[in-house]
Order: sequence, then C-alpha cells, then structure tokens
Amino acid sequence: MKFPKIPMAAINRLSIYIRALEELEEQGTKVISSERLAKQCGVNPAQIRKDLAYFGEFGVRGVGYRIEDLIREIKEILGLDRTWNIAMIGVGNLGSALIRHGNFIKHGYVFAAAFDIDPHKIGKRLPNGLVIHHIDDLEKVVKECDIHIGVIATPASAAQSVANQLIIAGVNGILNFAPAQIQVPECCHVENVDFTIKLDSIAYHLSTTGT
Amino acid sequence: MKFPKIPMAAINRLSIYIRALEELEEQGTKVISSERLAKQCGVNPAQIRKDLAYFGEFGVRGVGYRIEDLIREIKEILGLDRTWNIAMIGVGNLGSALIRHGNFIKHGYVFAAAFDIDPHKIGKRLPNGLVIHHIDDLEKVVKECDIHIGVIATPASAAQSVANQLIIAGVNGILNFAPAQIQVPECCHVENVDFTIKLDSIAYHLSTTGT
DNA sequence: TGGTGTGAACAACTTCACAGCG
DNA sequence: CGCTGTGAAGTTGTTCACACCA
Repeated sequence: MKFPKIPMAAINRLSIYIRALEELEEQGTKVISSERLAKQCGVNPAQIRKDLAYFGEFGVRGVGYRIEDLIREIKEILGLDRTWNIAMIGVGNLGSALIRHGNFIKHGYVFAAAFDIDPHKIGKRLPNGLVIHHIDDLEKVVKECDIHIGVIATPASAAQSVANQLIIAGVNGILNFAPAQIQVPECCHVENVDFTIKLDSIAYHLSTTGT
Repeated sequence: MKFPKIPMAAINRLSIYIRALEELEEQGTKVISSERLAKQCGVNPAQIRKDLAYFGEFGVRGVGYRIEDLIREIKEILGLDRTWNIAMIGVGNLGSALIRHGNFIKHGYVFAAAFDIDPHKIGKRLPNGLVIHHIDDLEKVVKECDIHIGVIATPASAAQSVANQLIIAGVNGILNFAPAQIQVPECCHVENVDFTIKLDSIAYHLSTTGT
C-alpha cells in the first residue's frame, strides 16, 4: 500500500486498539487475531486489518498479530513513543479536576504548566506542585517548559481568545473542553470534548425511542 | 421529505446550531440565513439546510430562519423542551467537578443523585446538597428520583459493571467518561467522552506535521 | 489450514446546483 | 430577487470476499 488518505476515524480507533492490547498483554496473551481483537473492541475485523494496513504489514498470515510488537508499532504511529508536555488554561472546577486526574500521566501527557486570569489564583500552588501563571505569561512559559499541547477549560466566552494566545505562543495542538467552536489556522489541530453535545444526543435518542 | 435516515452527525450539529442561535438571539438578531449561520458554526450552508429539512420546513424562502422559532423547533426535536434528571456514578475528582460544573444545569440536565462504592463517601453530602448513595441502591434511587440518564465517572475497570447496573435499574442513556468501551443492549444509548483518545489524535497530528 | 492484506462493492455522509416559492 | 428545500453528484468511510502466504 502506497500513500493512502487515512480516515480520522481510523486514527481514533488505534487508541482503542492500544487499550485492548495492553489489557491483553497484562493477561499474558502473546498473539491475537483481528477477529478476536475486533470482538473486544466492538468493531468489524476487516476494519482493524485495514486500519493497520494503512501504516504497514504488522501481522503474520495464518497466525495473527504479536501483541507486544503491535503495541509498539501503534504507539510509534500515534507519536506516543515519548511524553508530551501540556498546559492547562483555566484552573476552575473542571481544570483542577483534570490536572489531578490520573489518566493524562498514565498515557504520557504531563501537565507542565497551568494558567488562569483570576488575580486571586495567580501564584498559588496546585496540589501537584504547579504554580498558576497569568495567561499573559503564556508565550514565555510555553517556551520555557517546551509545551506542545494546550487544554482549554475556561468558560465558552473565553475559549476563542485563549486559542488565539495559544497559537501565538506556538502551540498547535488544542484540547478544548469549552462548549464553543473555535477557529484556528490550518497548522493547528483542535479536538473538542463537549459533553453538552453528547447529552443532547442522548436526550434525542431517549425522546425518539419512547422516553 | 418523508422518513429519511437521519445521520448521527446531523443530530450533533443541531446542538451546535442551538448554541449559535442562542448567542444571536441575545444580541437581538431576529432572522438569519443558512449562509450566515454556517459561517458562525464553521460548516457548509447546504449542510444546515439539509439537517433542518430532515425534520420539517422551518425556513422562509428568500428570507431565512426566524431565530426564536428555530430554537424552539430544534429543542423540541432534540427533546430539550423539558429537564432531564441524571445520576452521577463515581464521585471522585472528575465526578465531583462535573457535578459542580454549571453547564449541565444550564442546558436542562439536573443531577438528581450521586453514587459511589467507597464506604467513606457514602452518606456524605456534596456542596450542592446531594447525598452520596451506595451503588447498590441504584435501582431504588433511580425509580424514586425519576432518573433517565447515568453519567459514569468511575475508573475504567468499573465501567462495564456500572453500566450493567444502570441498565438493570432501567436507565437507558449513558454518558461514559471512563476510558473503556462498554457493551449494552440495543435499547440503551451510550455516548463516550474519552479525552485520552482526543489527545492521542492531537499527538498523531503533531507528530506527522513536523512536531 | 487459517488469518492477513487488499481491490472492489457497498453504504453513509457532504456538497453542488438549481427548481420553486415567498 | 434571494434564500430555502432537495434530487443528483461527489466524497469519504466501511464491509465483503478472496488471493496469498506463513
């Protein structure tokens, strides 16, 4: 296979495969077929083979995939064979809970700085030792701490201006928890985590399929 | 238009349209064209017209859409012309932050109960007045409080068993924050909010487009 | 033999282009 | 005249079916 266009959805599924594979590895499994992995991930077996084939030939015909190797390959594909320094912007309820949340560090994402705009918070120290900086120091701190990803946990009204500041600071990966669509230049990649949309979708399904 | 199959993506966009429309309404705008709304939401104008046409004819040719009416129509479509009682399962960092987070109530989702499995937490009262119940009381409390949606904010390892208990209790809408794929029967609708997947996607983009 | 890798068929979603109506 | 509503075309993503190989 040459240089196919890779569906976004395929990338997201790789993360899901990794989780399943790591679980299997813990249980001591060495090799797995696309069929069994598919069942565990709730997808189609052909989907898995195609997703992996976008990036190379990782399987052994008649056998399956060696789990240890496959985990390493997928991590390399996704750029997870390293750690990523990230910054939290907005240290309110959600922001501080996310910083304390163990899932980031477990996957190699390290909160290297935190920012807010509230004068009462600036200079305070978070439980994990991070000092809260003023948002105006973003560019300086981003450089100092080698930060590549920004997490926006501000109110919706502030999201766009924070995004602008992140981009000026040279950050071009943004995880946006604010319920707002933010506009960014081509070079920057934004992912939205918007649970109001998800809830609305649930409400729709409950409403249409008999409360 | 008769009974077309409605793309999931269209439903999700309706939430985005509502947000933009409510903002416009606050600013005093009365009518808007699909073109202008599209620009604000970052989508194609035809997309908006098609999304809305799945559900009826809400526009006026040569004019556009009356904002007040359109908001009401979309809310009715999504089942947002009422409030929804929801339950939080897992009152850790993330769970308690979400309960305190204002976005749920703002959109008509009311936390009516909270559950955990940690004996030290059972019986404690949250800042908003909710008492933390033991997960084993789920079915009873769900009935008493008329809960239709469950929010899972437990560790991944507990997610599936919590989902099972929710379904037994008669809850068939689940918002899952745990990084795990959960299996549910047809009748139940699950939405996953998995920021590790989103971060991995950002890492991939940063890695492939020159750090 | 059994499971991968993959072209081809299929399905889903998006955008175009324009008829039709206020 | 301008903007909606919509069939048709285009695009993207998924599944099938089987050649191929350890």
